[in-house]
Amino acid sequence: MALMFDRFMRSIHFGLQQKAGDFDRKSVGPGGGMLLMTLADAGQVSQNELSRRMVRDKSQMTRMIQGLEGKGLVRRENSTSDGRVVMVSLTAEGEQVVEELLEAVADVIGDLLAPISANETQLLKQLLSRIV
Amino acid sequence: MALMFDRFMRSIHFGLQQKAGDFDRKSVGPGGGMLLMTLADAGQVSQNELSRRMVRDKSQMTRMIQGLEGKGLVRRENSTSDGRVVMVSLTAEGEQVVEELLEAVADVIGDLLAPISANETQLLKQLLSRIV
DNA sequence: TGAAATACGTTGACTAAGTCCACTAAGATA
DNA sequence: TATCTTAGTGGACTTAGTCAACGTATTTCA
Repeated sequence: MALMFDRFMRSIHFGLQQKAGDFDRKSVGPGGGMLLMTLADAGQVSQNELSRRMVRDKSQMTRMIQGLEGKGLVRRENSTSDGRVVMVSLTAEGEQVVEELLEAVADVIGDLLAPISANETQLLKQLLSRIV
Repeated sequence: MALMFDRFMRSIHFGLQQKAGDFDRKSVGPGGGMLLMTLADAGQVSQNELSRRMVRDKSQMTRMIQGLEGKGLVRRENSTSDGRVVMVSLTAEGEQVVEELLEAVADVIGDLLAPISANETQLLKQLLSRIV
């Protein structure tokens, strides 16, 4: 099971790598890409929440976000209600990058899922969403 | 989809990390663990085949395998039929380590899959195996 | 058959990802 | 108020991943 998941992820990764030149104009890389997609999914969230969602260390989040902020793809704002938290969201440019990224990812995943039917894909998606 | 897969993998990873002290006596780490499990699944295979199965660069395979060989967990043998290929397999000690590892992984995955039923787990496993 | 192309594995050099710990500052607790 | 907890940052380090060059063995096919 772990093997299959790992292989699937690596295949996505690898597939994207192949066509990275086409869309990764900002060279966000795999990590940055995951972060952008998570933001696209979550809207404006705290770093802590991002760290939770992505199951990654908070220090790693700090650095990834700094990188993307430097590229103008995400925005950091202090929470008004809690002086400790920093809210993160996509900039307009980030939205655009993530859009292209999502397309590329959908493409790659589409290829990978070729062996199963559309219904089964739906089923898989649904099972996964209940798990995570 | 990519987000869900990533999150699932990271959760396995993280869960194992927590209990790594209990079973990772040889400190094979996540990468070494994946390799050992792949070998347990595949039997004796060439490095090239390993690299293909794990969707990882061959240079990375070389180094991972060297590490595990140094710990006495895998064995490398020159293929008799093709002078270029190196066949890799688990040693007795490797078998033992992988057994404990598989148990730990099953544990962690069991927890993660709690939200879905046993039937659905079967279904998921079956879908995945058709994909990869 | 012999030269060229291809395939397997190794190595070097580099970048990205992940871990762990200490630290600051802001809230929560009591 | 003193203490505890939580959010984020930074440092130092290990592991993972990428890319290109190389040596050697095997195909290919002119």
